[in-house]
Amino acid sequence: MSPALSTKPRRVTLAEVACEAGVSQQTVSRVLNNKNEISETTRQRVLEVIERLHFHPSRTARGLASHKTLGIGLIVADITNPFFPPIARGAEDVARTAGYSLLLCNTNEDPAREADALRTLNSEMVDGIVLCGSRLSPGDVGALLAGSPPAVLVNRNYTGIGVGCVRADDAGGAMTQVRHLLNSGRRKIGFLSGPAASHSGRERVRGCAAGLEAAGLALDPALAVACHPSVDGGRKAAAALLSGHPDLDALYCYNDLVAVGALQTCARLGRRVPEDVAVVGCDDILLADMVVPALTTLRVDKEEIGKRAMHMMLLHLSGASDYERDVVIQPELVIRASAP
Amino acid sequence: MSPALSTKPRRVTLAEVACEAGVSQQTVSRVLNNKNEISETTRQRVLEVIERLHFHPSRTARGLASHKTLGIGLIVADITNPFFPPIARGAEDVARTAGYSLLLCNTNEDPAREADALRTLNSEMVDGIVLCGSRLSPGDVGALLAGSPPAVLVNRNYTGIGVGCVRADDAGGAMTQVRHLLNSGRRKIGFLSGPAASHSGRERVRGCAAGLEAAGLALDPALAVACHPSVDGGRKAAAALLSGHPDLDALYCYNDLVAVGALQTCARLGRRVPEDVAVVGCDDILLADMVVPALTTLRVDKEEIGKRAMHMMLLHLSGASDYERDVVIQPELVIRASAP
DNA sequence: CTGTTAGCGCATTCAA
DNA sequence: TTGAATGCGCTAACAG
Repeated sequence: MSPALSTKPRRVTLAEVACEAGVSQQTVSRVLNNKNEISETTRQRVLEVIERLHFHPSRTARGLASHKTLGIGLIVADITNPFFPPIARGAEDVARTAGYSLLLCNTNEDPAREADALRTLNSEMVDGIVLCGSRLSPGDVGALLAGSPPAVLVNRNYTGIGVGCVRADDAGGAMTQVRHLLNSGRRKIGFLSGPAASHSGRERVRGCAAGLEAAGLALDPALAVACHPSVDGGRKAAAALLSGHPDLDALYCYNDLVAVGALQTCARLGRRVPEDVAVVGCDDILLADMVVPALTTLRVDKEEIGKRAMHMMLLHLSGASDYERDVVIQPELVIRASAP
Repeated sequence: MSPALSTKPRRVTLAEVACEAGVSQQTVSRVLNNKNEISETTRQRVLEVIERLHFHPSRTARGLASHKTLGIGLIVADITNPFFPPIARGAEDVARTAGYSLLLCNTNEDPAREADALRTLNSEMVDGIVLCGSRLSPGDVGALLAGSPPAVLVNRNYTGIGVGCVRADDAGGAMTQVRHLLNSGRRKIGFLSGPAASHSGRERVRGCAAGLEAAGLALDPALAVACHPSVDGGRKAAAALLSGHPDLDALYCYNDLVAVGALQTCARLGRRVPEDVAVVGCDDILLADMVVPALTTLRVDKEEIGKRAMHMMLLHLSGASDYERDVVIQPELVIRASAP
């Protein structure tokens, strides 16, 4: 006996099942794929053999023969950003129900890595792509998506790129928030606008500008600073903004992480929130309700976004073509202590 | 011209590249796989054609021919639990660097779904599995892993199941925390011990018991209640515990989410933290430092766990066998206001 | 309803 | 250093 040479128990193949059941491979294949053109008795017999031999069809072989992988790629800017896990969860739920698996790609907010991820997924590994929080220009996305599997874009406006988009109404939401700030008497608002490359960031700034305009005001570009979408990014941007413009009485933040950073900077600088400075965030992550003061923010149903995006992808893959290609999820203003 | 019948640009194959370059398929394959048994001139010629034809090898075909998928499955209990995203990020980083993709499976804390995920990944879709936060019994895991791709278990003790384990020192960490509570004068500690099926939960309770014993005390089972590893789970468990035992002067919590729930319940019941009740959490998620009072907790390097687990997986896949099979990450006590 | 014949696009033998 | 043959495990297209 050779020691520990555990002969890897070779995989059971469809051919063996067919042989054992006394039918053709095709018949086994039909059972596997739930084709109804088969008699109940043979079906049962085949199923019995499949069970007995512990047969699992190889997805790889199926993929090669059918040109489907049953995999869908999910590209996110950063899975440790609380905005994305619910999206991933929603997307995975829907995908799994339909028999698809989710391939996760993290880009770490790096456009180059995002491009890489897109290219990797292009190697016929997936049937479709859900691209979240892209940091690439529409042009680059379009180019990278040419000849790639179909893609649904999350948080982009639909411009004919990909098979469709699912997004929160960023501009509308931001407008609502600015209106709220103005209604509560704020007049000089600073904007921590997030990654310059973020489409939703730009949309939000656009919404803010529209909100100001509606009140006869204008957005001063000097009061808008880009930042990394993290607590630390918020800390730094708030510090820069408040030191340059001590008379700001409100801070609009790209997301809740940034807003938390802004809160911390306000505390450090001795600015009371909301008395001196009101702070609003976006997304309504778990954290938003637990910091002090609790954040006024925009509640976005992130899991729903993930579900809708995946659902659109599956619709497309199933050959449908009469679906809504620009799904917009309406966020909801949640008023808490940071901006009452 | 038929309208919009966009002839799907058929994939370029290795055969075409070979033909175009005037070499055999084998030669192209060699270039693709960086075999060095090839002349520099042919290599360049082939590379040029690959470039020109935008050739991407099909992973599916490669997989079928080579019995490798270059995919690794990551099973997590809940990606929206802040404990897991850093693990996923670390694991994905390491995997991608080695050319592997990550297949994400969410089990939603459901053992049945976990078993399903394991079976799905068994369909030769992945070369390996990283199983995090399992809610299955060791026996079930062992059974499901039999005949499946190799697996690394995260947060389990190594018992010969799978190719190895990576885990935080749960028992040791819990002991440290209990010692800290005792040192600060606490004598009656309640335990919110997390999911009954969680291995790390049981380990932590074990560590707590050991910590008490070292001080000549015993863990009263009536003071340990299981709970869902979420804020809401913590709220409920704390309410149950505090109402039944009003004299508790400390709460040990399974993780930081549970601890936050406990804080909320304390606030609701008018128990001051830490004056009346000290609260300690575990994991040191972002939230821990931002709630009021800030949580005393155990810092666990989650990204490192993900990296180490994936690294072990890759080592195994590369044929190595002389690696450490039971990697233990030491957590660090972080003392904050909730239990000074 | 069932079987037969062909591949899917590559890597893995060999042999030259 | 290169090439030819063979097959991975399954589905597709056609027969019967």
